[in-house]
Amino acid sequence: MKNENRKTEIINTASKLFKEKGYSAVTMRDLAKEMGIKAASLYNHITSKQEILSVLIISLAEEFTEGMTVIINSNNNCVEKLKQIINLHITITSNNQFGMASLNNDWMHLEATLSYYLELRKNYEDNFREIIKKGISNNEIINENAEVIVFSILSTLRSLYIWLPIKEELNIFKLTKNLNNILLNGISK
Amino acid sequence: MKNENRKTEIINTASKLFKEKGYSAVTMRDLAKEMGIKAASLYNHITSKQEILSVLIISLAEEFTEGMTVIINSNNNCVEKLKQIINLHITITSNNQFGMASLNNDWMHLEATLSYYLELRKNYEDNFREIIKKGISNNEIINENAEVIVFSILSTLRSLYIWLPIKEELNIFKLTKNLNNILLNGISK
DNA sequence: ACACGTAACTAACACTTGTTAGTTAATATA
DNA sequence: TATATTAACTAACAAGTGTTAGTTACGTGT
Repeated sequence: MKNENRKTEIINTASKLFKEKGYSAVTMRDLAKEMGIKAASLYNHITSKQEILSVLIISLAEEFTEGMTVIINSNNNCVEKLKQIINLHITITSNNQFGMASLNNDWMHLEATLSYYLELRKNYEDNFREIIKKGISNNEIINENAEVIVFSILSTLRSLYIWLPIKEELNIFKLTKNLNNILLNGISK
Repeated sequence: MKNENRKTEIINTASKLFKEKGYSAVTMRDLAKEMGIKAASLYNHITSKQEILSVLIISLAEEFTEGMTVIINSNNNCVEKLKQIINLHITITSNNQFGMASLNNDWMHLEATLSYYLELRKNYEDNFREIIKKGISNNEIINENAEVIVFSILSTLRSLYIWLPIKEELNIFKLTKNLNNILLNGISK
């Protein structure tokens, strides 16, 4: 049980299957088949199905947390911070197409690490909300309900994993520019 | 197997459980327990677990399709049509809090009705995209990539089910106004 | 009083689930 | 060359899965 490469391969393969069918619908035999081995052999590398989900989700959640920390500690104004957040989501999602599905849809099946995940998520949303509130009081952002703004932007960013793989003709740079414009300035003329 | 009320109760209870844990993770015994009966008794009212999911998702998808048909056949301009779409999502979601979770997350577990669902969804998205494209050529909407606009707005509207129950202090009327403003005009000053 | 339909029950089915135990062949280390 | 380690295997387990069969109690209309 030493080769961490193999463990990573298993987690990557699992994340692909989890995206297609969800954590609960993917069996260890499905996963093994996809890896070209038998289900029992998986246990030479991982300790449980749970562990796969937990590693997958928590590492992503921590990546978001770290990114947010950098952003809130920067000296940028609020609109600039929002652009950084948009960029953070695009970057992480484009590097973790499959894992993002579990982060969004399978977090409730976490067991030992569920409360830690919820804590990270709450902190992330709180930080996001504070940026918006600051922006409103700064007169950088329109004086709408902050909660609705947070929800609206975060929904779009959280859905990137569904949609990003489809639009490969649009490169990341252009997408970032487009999203910045749409989310910040709206679409109406 | 006559009382349709009881069947509806079962489907409603199931939709609540599906929202919490997803279709695959909810067992017929879970559902029965929630109903206060035994699992086998469910089969006096329904023919299979699949049927529950199918009824739940297809009826919602058809509701969206009907709403969209009314909108595209109206004489309104594109921005007005977009407001109608926003309103459609808010209305259906506030009336089907739980079912919307399955529509978003469990559609891939449909079997016999999967292709029909995919057809409805594709048509809906095509209609949405056409409205945006028309709006761009009309000079009503900014000339950004139409696909990114569709994705951005639809992501927000599709996530309403997660977020709408939390914000009960904000009534539907105010929420509609807020969302119209944010999605159409953006948040930046 | 009667039969009928409804909606619950118990018991059981065949199959699938995650996981463990024990084994084996190949590879790396001494 | 001898020894350990790695990563696969087969076989099996106990629990849980959706579903079916057969039964029972109850209320309604004849």
